[in-house]
Amino acid sequence: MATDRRINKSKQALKDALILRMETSDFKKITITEIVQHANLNRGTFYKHYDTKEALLEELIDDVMCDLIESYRAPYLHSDALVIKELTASKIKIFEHVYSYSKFYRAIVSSNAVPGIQHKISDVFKQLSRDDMEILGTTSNVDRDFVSSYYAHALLGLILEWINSGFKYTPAYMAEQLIAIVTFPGADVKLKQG
Amino acid sequence: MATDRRINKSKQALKDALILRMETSDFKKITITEIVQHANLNRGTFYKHYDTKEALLEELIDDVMCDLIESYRAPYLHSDALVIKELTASKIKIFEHVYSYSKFYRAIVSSNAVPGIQHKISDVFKQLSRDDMEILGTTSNVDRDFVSSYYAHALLGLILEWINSGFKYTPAYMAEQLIAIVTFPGADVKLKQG
DNA sequence: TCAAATCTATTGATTTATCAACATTTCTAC
DNA sequence: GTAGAAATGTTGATAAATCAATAGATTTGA
Repeated sequence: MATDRRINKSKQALKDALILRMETSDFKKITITEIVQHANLNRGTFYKHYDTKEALLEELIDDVMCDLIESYRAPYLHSDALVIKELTASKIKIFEHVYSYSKFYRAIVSSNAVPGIQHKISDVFKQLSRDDMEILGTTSNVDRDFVSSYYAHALLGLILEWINSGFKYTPAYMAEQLIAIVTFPGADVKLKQG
Repeated sequence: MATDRRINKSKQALKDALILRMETSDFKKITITEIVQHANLNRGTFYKHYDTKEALLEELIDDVMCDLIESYRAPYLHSDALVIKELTASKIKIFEHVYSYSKFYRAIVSSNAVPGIQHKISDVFKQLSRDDMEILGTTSNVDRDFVSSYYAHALLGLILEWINSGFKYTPAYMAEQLIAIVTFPGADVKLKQG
């Protein structure tokens, strides 16, 4: 049996309320009273699940990171290997993910509530990138950590730029941009040579 | 103390789920199982509040009608009399109301689940219109029932046309249209004379 | 037509959320 | 600095929602 419905609902309501408040207010200034008011829950319910608002935020971040990983892996869920050339924009779900959590990302990235959040996101990307290479079975002598870190931060950069633009482009457009950058013939090599 | 939060939340979830299902499915074919699944509630919770899905629909309609009445009265909540000339488009909240319940109206009007729903809506308008006349203290010899019925059905007609258009105009535009029609100088008289 | 699947309606033990009250602690304004 | 207000953290009795298991009624498709 999964966790009780009421628990999930209550926790989700608290997380939604936290995101809502973080849109306009600094995390440090948000009170638990505020959160439960917006979540339409009794204060006792908060304390039944969390000790502090920091614990709530931590779990919220975990949730988003899990969904992020799921979205990243979505294109090749039913295939053994990821073939870059066959990767179409429609298959890239990661921008859809960011867009669906746009309020969260906008708040969390601009906030100083979680100092290492960008590092955390890029770490997730890095690990995902490494997993890709395991699947592909790269045999070259290039250090995998360099490659994964390179692509992880590149993707993060693209997303940060998108966030800072106020999400004025569609997820589909962002996916097209990513494809265009990655598949631009010999771009990497030329840069390395020059 | 007001009603328990959980009751309101559960009832609202059931109503939302019903509207959601009515968008694509015929009311008669909707099962209680479907409703509770979409509402993310246990079946027992449904039966704690309602006997049948008809009872749920009935209460949903009541809710919407209450909000409708509130919206209609919003423009002159803090004034003793309604002065047509001062009735600006922005003050007319009724189209905002319909728009906010657009899914409900679209489903309920096109559905045959509630045969008398249009009649019910026009009755609400009629009563509201009558209340207006009480406030205005009309002394003419025109039968109030005629006048109120006239305006009630006129407004309903406007809204039905809007619904059938698939809500392709904004509430503000609809309000402007209503103002334009009502304030068109001598329109009524000329029609009656012709 | 008949069997399988689905839906309905109800049940009781259990878990969860609620409310309101409380004593502390922390802000805030004067 | 201090009084008043607001937030915190905890509590226990109560009410609501949950789950899972029923048995019976309907629907469905082969």
